[in-house]
Amino acid sequence: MHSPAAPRWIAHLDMDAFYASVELLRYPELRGLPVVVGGRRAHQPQTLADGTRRFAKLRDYAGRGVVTTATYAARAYGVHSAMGLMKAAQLAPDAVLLPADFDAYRDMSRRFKAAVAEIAPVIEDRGIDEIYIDLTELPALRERVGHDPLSSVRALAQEIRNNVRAATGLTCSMGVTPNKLLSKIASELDKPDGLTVLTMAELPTRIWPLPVRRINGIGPKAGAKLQALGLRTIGELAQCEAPWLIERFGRSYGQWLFDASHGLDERPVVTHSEPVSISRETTFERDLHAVRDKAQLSEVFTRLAQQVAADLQRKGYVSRTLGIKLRFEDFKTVTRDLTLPAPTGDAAAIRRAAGLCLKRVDLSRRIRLLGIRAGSLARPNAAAPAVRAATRKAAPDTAAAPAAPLAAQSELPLFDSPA
DNA sequence: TCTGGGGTCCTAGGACCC
DNA sequence: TCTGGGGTCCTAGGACCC
Repeated sequence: MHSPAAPRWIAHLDMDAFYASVELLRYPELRGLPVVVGGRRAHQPQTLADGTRRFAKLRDYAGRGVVTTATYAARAYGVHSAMGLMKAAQLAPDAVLLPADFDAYRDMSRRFKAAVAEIAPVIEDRGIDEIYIDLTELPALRERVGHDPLSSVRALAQEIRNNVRAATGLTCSMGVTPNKLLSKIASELDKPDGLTVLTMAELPTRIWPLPVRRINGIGPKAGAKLQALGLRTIGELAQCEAPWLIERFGRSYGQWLFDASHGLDERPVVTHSEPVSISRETTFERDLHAVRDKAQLSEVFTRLAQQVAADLQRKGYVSRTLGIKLRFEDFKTVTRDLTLPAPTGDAAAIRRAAGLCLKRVDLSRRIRLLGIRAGSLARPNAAAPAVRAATRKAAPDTAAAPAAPLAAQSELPLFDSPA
């Protein structure tokens, strides 16, 4: 098909402070100010009689919300994504707080992706505000063989960024390298509104000095473990022998660490994918007790089941494995799931299955979060996969649930299932 | 001042089958 | 009776990402 060494040009495009930037289009008077998007409603801007707008301040917020996005002006105070709003308020009390408007962000997401697709159609979705793009086969690059490839790549990437800007009024940052791993790192090297093109030859000078945590896939745990081993930078990681890493991180992850530190990544740009699971969850404003707050819990539980059912219906799936997730007051999280004999998309059936899962959880601690998940997704009209029922241990049938033995495991009353 | 909501992938043990 | 190895499915937890 192609020579094994055929180099690719892969771009990673990341919208700058996406949610906050969309809000700044709507409220241009906030430009340059510290602005944070997050929290749970109740702080919509008010338009006064003279047409000016009043915005909520971070200092006025009370509750369990987190920062979804902060403008660069807010980041200057140390505020960043996933930080609790109460903590952010300590750092930047005068920052403006806006509620998230996901419909607006999704709409803008479609617009920027369409703008990219006009120029480069091989796109992998990585969420609402970022994508990978395979530029390798584009005529703009192929037809310039013999010219300076780097300047062609740069011109093409710039054209894509310009088109995004024209279509949305928003800036993005881009990295272009031979693979996804390096492009993801490169797109952050000149943020916001930057473009970084790298070849393998620049690995030692541009990538190796960076901290290991810049690698997508090295999170808090692996980062801490590497630090404890005295490995701070990607270059230090690259000096390790593969067997040494494998000994400490396991066969798969250890080998991956080795490859990543050497800038090696063969993953293709995947233009289509099917969902694996669909879930809904909610964190309560105060922790709820299984007995004292039973009515409220039961109501929420039913609503989550209805939401999951509606999501399944809207996206055209049915699910055979239903599960629950609980987070307790001490932040410990447990999950339980149950595979049904046949898939379902029905809210009542989902609620029943989730109720059976709930009976397997010790509910003596107070509950912070409750969620329902649907996995093993299938299209509803597709032929059911052959069930080897005769040879397989039967899963509990939700219609006639064997609730008694399961319920017996718990001494506590449970949220009641509706009949 | 405790830490959202939506996901994916991996590991590991036990059940069960051939 | 004892001892197997390979494969799939199910379940629970955890790391990680946007």
